[in-house]
Order: sequence, then structure tokens, then C-alpha cells
Amino acid sequence: MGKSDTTSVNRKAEIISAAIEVFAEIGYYRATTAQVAQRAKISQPYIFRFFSSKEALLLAALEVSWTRVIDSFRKVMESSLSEQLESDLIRAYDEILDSYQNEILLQMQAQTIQENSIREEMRKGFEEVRRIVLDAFRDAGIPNSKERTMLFLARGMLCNISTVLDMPELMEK
Amino acid sequence: MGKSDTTSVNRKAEIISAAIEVFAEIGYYRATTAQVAQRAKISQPYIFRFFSSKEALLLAALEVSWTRVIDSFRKVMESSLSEQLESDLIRAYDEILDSYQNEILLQMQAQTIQENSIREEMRKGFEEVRRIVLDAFRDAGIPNSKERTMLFLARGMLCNISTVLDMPELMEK
DNA sequence: CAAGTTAGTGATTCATCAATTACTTCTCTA
DNA sequence: TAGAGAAGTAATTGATGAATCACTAACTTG
Repeated sequence: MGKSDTTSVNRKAEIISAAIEVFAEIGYYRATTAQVAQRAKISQPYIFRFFSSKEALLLAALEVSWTRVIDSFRKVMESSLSEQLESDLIRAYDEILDSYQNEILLQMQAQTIQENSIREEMRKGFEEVRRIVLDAFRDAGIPNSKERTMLFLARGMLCNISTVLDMPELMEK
Repeated sequence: MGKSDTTSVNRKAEIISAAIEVFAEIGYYRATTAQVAQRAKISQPYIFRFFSSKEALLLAALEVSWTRVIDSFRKVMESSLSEQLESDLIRAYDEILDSYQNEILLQMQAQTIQENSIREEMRKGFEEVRRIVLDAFRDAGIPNSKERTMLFLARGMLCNISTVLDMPELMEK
């Protein structure tokens, strides 16, 4: 079976999905590869045919989660009118938080992990999201786009916390 | 030695300080009580004379970190003029981030920990900080104080991330 | 159909860790 | 100065977990 066959690609994606769930629910360091395997309905050692280590699996899971946000924002940017750009971006992020909470929870965990490969992936993700939002605001002719971008990201981060701690009052206006 | 003697109180505080450092640097779940003990220059089992479990130690560390923020904000509230209230609060928080980064890093970790006692401590901390800021904004006659409070907290959360990931550009205006 | 390749697992290894136990050493003070 | 309590540790325990190894079964292709 080569890289081009879809079987192994699906298996890999299944393992990543299971890992996102288990890591988010239990915490990356506390979660065991056996738990991930159980969720993916495979044996524990089989994970290591696809990922060289538990950390490599986390990295793959983070990539998926950042791609989710970035693709979603890009899509908004392409289709949204200038006047409703920001509200469309907010809506897009709310939908991600609703449908893929685990991926955001995993990102939040990864914010404080010190391993270099993880930190770099997180920096890359944040930087790319910031770039997209800033360019979109500028294209839309929004004044003070840098500050508006910062505030957009800031509200997003508080929204994460409000969601995972189940404290809706934190976002009240 | 009773509870009123300062020796044991100091030891307890020393252990908490060591735990804040080690948990922040290494991650709560990955850090070992032996590492905390080494940092505190005591033996590993001695920790359990003061804390019934590793989790109880984390809880104590979180209490310290929230008290730091709350006391600091209360002090600002008492002494600050209305016009500079928000900038004084920002300055106070910046100083905490500068001098006690590890405590903030620990709070960030705890945001995603699912244990009930930890979640409750985090909710309590956030709720109390929000209360203080909101009351202060209202007292100062700031309009839209609820939204302003939300934005203040939001910027704080982004500032945390910007600091721990060493990405100053995230806070650029 | 034979021989290679892919998919997958059970058992094991080696290291690590939270927590307990049982012990020693130090410090007052009656 | 005896001895009671406080401060502290070494050694152990019992469990757990990432990663490896050795193996089997099922496909596929010349």
C-alpha cells in the first residue's frame, strides 16, 4: 500500500479524529495512546505505524484544527461584502466553536505546551489567522485595521474561554 | 507545631511557589511531585504532609495566582482616578505578566483541565475579576461598562497568549 | 499458486510516578 | 537530661504508559 492509496489515509485521519476527541476531553499529557486507539477502534501499537510518537500525533491534530479555522476564514473573505465582513468572520468562528469545540480545546491546551515543534505550529497558526483577518479588514477599507484585528482576535480568545468554562456572562455586552 | 506557627506556613508557601514554577515550565500533568520537591529543596514525600494530593497542590497554586490578580486590581480601584482607571488596570496586569508569568501560564493550563474542583476555582477567579472590573468601570462612570469590561478581559486573554508564545505582533495596534 | 506486501494484534519491556510506610534527627522544655 | 513532639527522609509499592517486538491473517500480482 502506497501513500496514494486511500485506505491508509483514511486510517490516519480516523486516528487523528480520535486523538482530537480524547486529547481534548482528557488532556494531552494525561490521555493515553491506548485510549486514542480504543476510540479509533484499533490496537494501541498500530498508532505507531502512522505516527512516530504521541507528540507527532498531537502535531497532526493541531494542523487539522488550524486548517479548519484558516479555510473557514478564507472562504468568508472570498464571499463576504465589506460591510458585513467582521460579523461574517464572527459567525464563521462561532460555527467552528459549535461544531468543532474539541479542536479549539486542543489549541487552548497547546498554547501552554513548551515543546518546540508544538510552539512553532501554534505560532504559525496564529500568525496565519492574523494575516488573513488583517488583509481582509484592509481590503474592506476598515480603518485602524491593525487595532480592529487585535480586538477581533482578543474577543475570539475570550470566547474560547467563555465556551470551555461554560461562562456565557464573560461575553455579555 | 500547630497551624499558628509560621514555620509550616512558610514551608507550605515555599512548596506552592516551587509548584507554580515547575507546573508552569513543564505542564501540570507531565510535571512530577519529585521535581516540585527538588525545586523546594525538600524530599518528595514531604509534599504530602502539606497537600493531600498533587491536585490539591495545583488548587492551592491557582488560588495564589488568582489572589495576585484580584488584590492588584482592588488596589488600583481604590487609588485610581476615573479618567485613568482602565489604563491603570492595564498597567497593573502588565506588571503581573512581567513579574509572575508562571502564575498566568498556570491559569492558562487550568483553563482546559476538566477536573471539577479545578474548573470551579477557575470560574470563581474569572467571575471575581469580572465583577471587580465591571464595578470599577461603573463607579468611574464609564459608558457601556459591560462591553468595556468584556473587551478589557478579551485583550487580557490575548495578551497572555502573545506573551507565552512570544508573539508581540498579536497585540500591535 | 507462490511469494511478497499490507493490515493488524498480543505480549512484553522499561521507565516513571503518586502515594505510603517506617524510620531518623532535631528542638524544646519540665 | 529525658523524652515528647516536630521536621524531615529513604525505601518501597502498586500502577500505569509509550514504544517495541514478534507474530498472524488477508490480499495481490506475476
